[in-house]
Amino acid sequence: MVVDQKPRDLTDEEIDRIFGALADSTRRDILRQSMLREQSVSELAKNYAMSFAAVQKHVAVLERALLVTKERRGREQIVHSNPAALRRAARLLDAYEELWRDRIRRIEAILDETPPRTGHDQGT
Amino acid sequence: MVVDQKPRDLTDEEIDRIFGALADSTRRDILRQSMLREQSVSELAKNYAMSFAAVQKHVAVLERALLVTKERRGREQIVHSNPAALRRAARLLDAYEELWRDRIRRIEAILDETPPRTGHDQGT
DNA sequence: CTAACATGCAACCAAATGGTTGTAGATCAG
DNA sequence: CTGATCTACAACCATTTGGTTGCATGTTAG
Repeated sequence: MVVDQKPRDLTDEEIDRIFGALADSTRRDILRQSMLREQSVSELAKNYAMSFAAVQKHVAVLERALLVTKERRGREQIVHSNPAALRRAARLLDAYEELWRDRIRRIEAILDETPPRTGHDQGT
Repeated sequence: MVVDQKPRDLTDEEIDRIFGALADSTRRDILRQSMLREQSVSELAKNYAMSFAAVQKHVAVLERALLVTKERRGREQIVHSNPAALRRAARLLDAYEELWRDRIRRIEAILDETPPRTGHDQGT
């Protein structure tokens, strides 16, 4: 099978592009639309009150972030969503949360240390 | 208890701010640092090859995104991470993935329909 | 009190972003 | 072939972003 491959770690630039792409509601909607149904760029463009060129640019941003891919079909360009990239972003956020849980665990560990004595050594 | 409250849905602007804040590696690192240990802005600033004011701005961006909060302690400002906001972002991404799974389910449902006949009508 | 420190904030600048219009090339319908 | 459609891309513009420096203010240490 081709699925279940472990992907290499994302670079900082790749992560920048992913979150940057997600930081715009039009692009999030385009992503949502192409998750629901694969559509051409012009079909997608009909949903938004902006020029075709603007939508084209938004799709390009999503593409550079690897959140979607395009496939030419005749004169149309079909936008495919890439759920794997999205999942990796979600897992990335989970990892940050995990750091926080680590800290809590460390704090609890310190609190659990029954302090045996209050360090009263002799100096020299 | 105060935990386990169901938060209201995030607005588009809030989501913009969250992903926008995450789309910069310095800010992601600041977030990581403050997850590991609560630090003042100037302590955080020492880690980066940029001015204090620049770091201050990055922290402000994280704050506007509700990813961190600041608490004044004497002359210092302590940066607290907010894991809940991060978790909500992660769950948001999961929701997009789920849309895709819905589509797959719909496709499978169609394929499972045993096609009873191969539409061979008479034309005129 | 005074000096050092931590912060807040304004002004400024270059580059990136998000939109526009216009032009041109490919492809499909008739 | 001709016209309509879909896409690509360039040029342009306003706004935002990510950085800087400089200055003012509050706080702590001596």
